[in-house]
Amino acid sequence: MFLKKKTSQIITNSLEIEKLLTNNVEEIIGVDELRKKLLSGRKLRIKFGVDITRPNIHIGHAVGLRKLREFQKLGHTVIFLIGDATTRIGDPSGRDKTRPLLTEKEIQKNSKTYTTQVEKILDADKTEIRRNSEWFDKMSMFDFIKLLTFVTHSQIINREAFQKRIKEGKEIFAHELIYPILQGYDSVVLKADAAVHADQLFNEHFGRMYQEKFKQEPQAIITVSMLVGIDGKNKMSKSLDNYIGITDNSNDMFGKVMSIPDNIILDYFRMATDMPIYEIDKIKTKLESGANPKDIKIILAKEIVKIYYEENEAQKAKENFTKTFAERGAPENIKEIIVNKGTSIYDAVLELVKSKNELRRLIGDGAVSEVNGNKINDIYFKIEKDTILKIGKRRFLKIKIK
RNA sequence: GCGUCGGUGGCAGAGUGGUCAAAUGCAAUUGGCUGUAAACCAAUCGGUCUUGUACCUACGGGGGUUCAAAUCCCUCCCGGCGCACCA
Repeated sequence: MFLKKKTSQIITNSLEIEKLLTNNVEEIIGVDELRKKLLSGRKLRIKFGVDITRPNIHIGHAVGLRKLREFQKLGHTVIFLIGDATTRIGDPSGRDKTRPLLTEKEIQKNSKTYTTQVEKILDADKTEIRRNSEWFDKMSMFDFIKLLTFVTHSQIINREAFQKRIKEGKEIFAHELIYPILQGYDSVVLKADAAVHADQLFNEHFGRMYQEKFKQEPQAIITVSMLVGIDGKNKMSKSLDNYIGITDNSNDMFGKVMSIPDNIILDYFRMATDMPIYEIDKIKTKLESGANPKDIKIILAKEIVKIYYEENEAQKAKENFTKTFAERGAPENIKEIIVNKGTSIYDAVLELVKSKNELRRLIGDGAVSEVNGNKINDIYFKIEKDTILKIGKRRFLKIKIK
């Protein structure tokens, strides 16, 4: 008699596994154990925790998400952990300031937008979405204190961010100290085989430690590469405003990619697109042999937009970009207003500028022109006919006479 | 509670009675150069208009001294650090 066993296929192709373990990976703690597990054919549980302080995911986060997607392609389960309980505390990682506490409402709102965004990348059938309030809300004081007994003071304050603050005489609040403990315990509850992260090494180490205390095999810790922001200097982050959000519209996304400095083009190909390595190598050769980086960036921008939007959307974004910037024309879909004949430019354009003073300055700078090329130097300019006004490179307004 | 230091523009951080709408750096905006960039150079970067060494608003809040206050005084609020009280 045959038992029809319903197991989803686990792929154990060692070539694929090595790719998984190396592409865009900085470091893996426990790599040998992880490799064994991957080869064993068992379905693994890969944890990925997010703090939901910021409601938007950017393509830097997506490096981790796309690594998770690779695990899913091999048949493994991703546990997308929304840290709604821990978000109330705020992760001190890489922070030299205490985070502001979020309200319950903000957390709820943010966690909702997260799940829809994540679905853009992950395979929903192989994703478990969990919240750590599930267990932390129910945890008794007694159990919590028990968790605390596993770690010492020095284990906690050892972390760089805290040491830095101590040195600088800055405050450390008690609630910040317990953050790694909670995050560590998440791994126990979720029985994680591995955790993917970008800047949570310290916290994930607590996961390993707690799993051992609870007689589990410690999770592997996969540190994915950190994507540099579009300023080319700092890591991509919302607070530095150097990010490309995965919900940015296709035109913005395209334009932001185009604005990155040349020296990070290849990093973006490797970390933010699905392009195979041998293709990226070809691009590298092209760049080295003097291809115009602008053209390469156009390829890059299209590749990135393609991940989050339909292919033709990427093409449209490209055309829009060329029209607006390369040919200095007006993009499609710009705001339109209807005014009386003879309306002064002040009243017409007010919504594009912060104040009339600003507009005066801009006119003085020669920043304001009609799209047909006529530069406006007169601050008392009156609108006499239908036109399209342009301020700087990216502010446009279509004006119609009533 | 006591002591002490502090609260300045998006951020960091000067300024201790007039020359302060407030140095400097970062960020931002605009122009130039370009490849759309980056880098670089230059200008701008509270508001209003009649563009004037004009007026209004602004250096945690309120009050005061003064011809004149970010700057001095009083008071309140907030924060750090140290010490202690209570327990």
